[in-house]
Amino acid sequence: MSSPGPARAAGAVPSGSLAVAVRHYDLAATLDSGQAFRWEARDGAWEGVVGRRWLRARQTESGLALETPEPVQDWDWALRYFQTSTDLEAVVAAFPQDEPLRAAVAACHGLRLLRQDSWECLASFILSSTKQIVQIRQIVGMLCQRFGERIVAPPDRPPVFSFPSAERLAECGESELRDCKMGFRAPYLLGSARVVADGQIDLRRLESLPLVEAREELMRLPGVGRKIADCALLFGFGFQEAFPVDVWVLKALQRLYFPKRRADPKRIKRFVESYFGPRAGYAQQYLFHYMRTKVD
DNA sequence: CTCCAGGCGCCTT
DNA sequence: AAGGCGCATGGA
Repeated sequence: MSSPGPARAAGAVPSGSLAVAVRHYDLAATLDSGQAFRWEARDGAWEGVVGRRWLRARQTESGLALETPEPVQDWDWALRYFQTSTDLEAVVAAFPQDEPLRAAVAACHGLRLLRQDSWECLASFILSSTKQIVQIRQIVGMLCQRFGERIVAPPDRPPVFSFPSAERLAECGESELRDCKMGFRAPYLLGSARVVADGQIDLRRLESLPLVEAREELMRLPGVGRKIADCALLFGFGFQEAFPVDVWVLKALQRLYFPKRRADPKRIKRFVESYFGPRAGYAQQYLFHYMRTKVD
């Protein structure tokens, strides 16, 4: 994990920058693969918000370069978010050895999964249903701007806000949320925020449950069905075997694994249950990104 | 203009 | 249990 240069001492001496040595990490693909919605490309780097910190991330020869507007003592939050300790070659080696995955891995080398804040991730995906990724980003951006808290950013940037807590959203009116252009999803987000804020469900407890039970818990929330639960479990709770099946992945599975047969979502979802193994979620992300950016 | 987007909940059979 | 449909909004 260590790298030459001043940043090596970042654990001891507070610094506004950190060089992380990591191989096989395609930052652009990772941040632009529909798992997180608050990153923007600017001047060859990516700017976004992780928790309550503004962050700039850049790909370097040896890995990633991270920058914050204020000195940081402990960078664990960022390393956790970017999952730089994950051995990607081991992940890919655990995939089924088949031609579709081989092609997807070859075409999307360095694509990674992030580990996001669980509430932010869950709430963002509640807002994702029948929306294109660009629109999800717009809605999430508006939500942060109106209900998030101001956080420290470089002086030449417009104001930046954190993702609003469940407690903050729970006190909103439905019409306030609708003003963020989320349409029929507003009562879902509001209802889920209230359940979380009331403590009727403890998100921190979920990651210690078996996948099936954690999923069952999340699906008690309004607006959270199987697909959205699996996205949150994979991107926000660390369940690497979760495999969300959306229209893109369904299309990929049909075309790559069942090319001759007619579309049969039922059968395909049964196939998914047993085929992809302990790193199924990673396989899903490769198929999703491959289908979305490389096929047709 | 029409079609559809990282779905879900509810109402019918 | 399984299938159909409405839902807001805005790109393509």
